[in-house]
Amino acid sequence: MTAQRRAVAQVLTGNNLHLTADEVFERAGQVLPELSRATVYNTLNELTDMGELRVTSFDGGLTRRYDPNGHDPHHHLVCTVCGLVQDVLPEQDVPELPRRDRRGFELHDAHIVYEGICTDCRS
Amino acid sequence: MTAQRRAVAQVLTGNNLHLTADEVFERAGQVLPELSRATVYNTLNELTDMGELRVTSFDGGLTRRYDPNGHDPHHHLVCTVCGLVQDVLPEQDVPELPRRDRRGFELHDAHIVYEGICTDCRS
DNA sequence: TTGCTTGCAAAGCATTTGCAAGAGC
DNA sequence: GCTCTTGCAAATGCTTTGCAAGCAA
Repeated sequence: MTAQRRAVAQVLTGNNLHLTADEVFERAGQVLPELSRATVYNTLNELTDMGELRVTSFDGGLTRRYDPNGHDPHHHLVCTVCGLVQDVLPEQDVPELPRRDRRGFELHDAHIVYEGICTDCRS
Repeated sequence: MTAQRRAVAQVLTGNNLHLTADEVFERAGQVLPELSRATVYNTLNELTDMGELRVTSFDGGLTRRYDPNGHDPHHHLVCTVCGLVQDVLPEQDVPELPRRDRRGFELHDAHIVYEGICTDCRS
């Protein structure tokens, strides 16, 4: 655990926001100015491989964001204007997919994406 | 409506698969060999702007795929191994997000992503 | 002719990689 | 000293753009 990795991890943990690699680079760079982009990418990928982070994209792949909550299943609340993503704890069960719609898939997971406009973008 | 656009549109319509730009280029190129990549991209973007297509990405933004069904709301069935995506018609209502979890968002849409392994990848 | 579309090649952008220098054990 | 990490710069891969040529009205 080096200073660089700690800086990256600190930026991500403790919030339920999904940041882009660039946002992580900016925020971590305020704490550790000599941090390079390559190290941010390397660290994000390592954390992803370790299962701490999950990579998400809710705008059709245009921007990649890192979900700090890699372990617990949860839903997502997405602003279609600014791209803001927040986690939502599941309180109700997701409707099961009827067998005839499964097309032979072996299902592992199901999550819901709620799309809307956040308060900032509405004002 | 030119021959190139028709070739691109034909590849996409009539199935519920989500193809990548490259897959569209390959398949349309079998019908119209002089088709260029730039034209495929241009056409896909135009169809997307028109609302005929929707751009999706279910692998964290690594690959971008085009959903031929841009109009009707539907869910998605995704193979986490090969990336195959299929549409699923909604038969049950998506659980509503409790007001206290909405964080001031004005909600427009909710859809479910079912993840699993397809028959091909299991064998 | 006029305007829109195509195809090539070049540019752009986010991400990854190679490699030499540096930090930690 | 040896290994792993960093940072720069170059390379990659997908997508977009500029521009000259081509086609349609």
